[in-house]
Amino acid sequence: MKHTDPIDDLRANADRMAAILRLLANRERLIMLCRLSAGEASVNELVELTGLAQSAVSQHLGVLRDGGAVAVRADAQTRYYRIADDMVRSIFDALCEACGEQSPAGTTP
Amino acid sequence: MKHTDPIDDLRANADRMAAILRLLANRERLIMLCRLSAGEASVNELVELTGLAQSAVSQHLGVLRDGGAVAVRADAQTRYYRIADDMVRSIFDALCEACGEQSPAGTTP
DNA sequence: TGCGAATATTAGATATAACGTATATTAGGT
DNA sequence: ACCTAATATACGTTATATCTAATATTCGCA
Repeated sequence: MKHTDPIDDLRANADRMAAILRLLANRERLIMLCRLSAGEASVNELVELTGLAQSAVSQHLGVLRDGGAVAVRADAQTRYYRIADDMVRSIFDALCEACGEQSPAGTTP
Repeated sequence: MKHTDPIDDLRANADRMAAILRLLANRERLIMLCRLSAGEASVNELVELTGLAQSAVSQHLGVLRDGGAVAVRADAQTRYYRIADDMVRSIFDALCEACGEQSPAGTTP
């Protein structure tokens, strides 16, 4: 077996993490994922939710698909997207938690 | 007091989160933060750790500083950086956990 | 087969990111 | 005052991201 240099190892890990974080590091995609964290949604629903052009949403979904973050299910013309990566899901959850733990100016008594 | 539209609220939250995630969504910065999560480090140490040019490291630190993720302390010519944002720290910790929970092909018996 | 609805893809414009090279700043020592 | 070490900034280049407008695909239906 191969001995991995600890720095190369760190680098490889950081690389994978950075790739996942890039998927999340966008307002519109976060909004979409927020909706998808509650279950499947059609493209149309995401278009209405975000207020973006259909093309833009489709491209964002393409980014998430390419990154393995989401998967699709087709029902006739409609395509239902869902979160398909455990890492993405857990990071997103952690994000939501961290978000909730924030003191919105006046929470600390 | 102001009534905030739930969608605007979501948008605002997503925006802040995306901004933080952008800070983390880079291999070199993740490596630096990994080091900083263990305590202060000088610029020079981060240069050696990452293998980047000094200028590049300084610019990355500038990004993190502008985003409020890190803060500096000066001791003579040397500047010691540290993580200065609780949200960043907790997201990074969550990231490390999620990273550890991964099965590197053969963990599930 | 021809049409409309839902979605994807392509092309092009603009913005932002990341890096290297070169230069500026700032503190300590001689 | 001068020199060096440690760090920051400016600038130019190349790559990547995101959006709009236009076009293509795919499915179900008359």
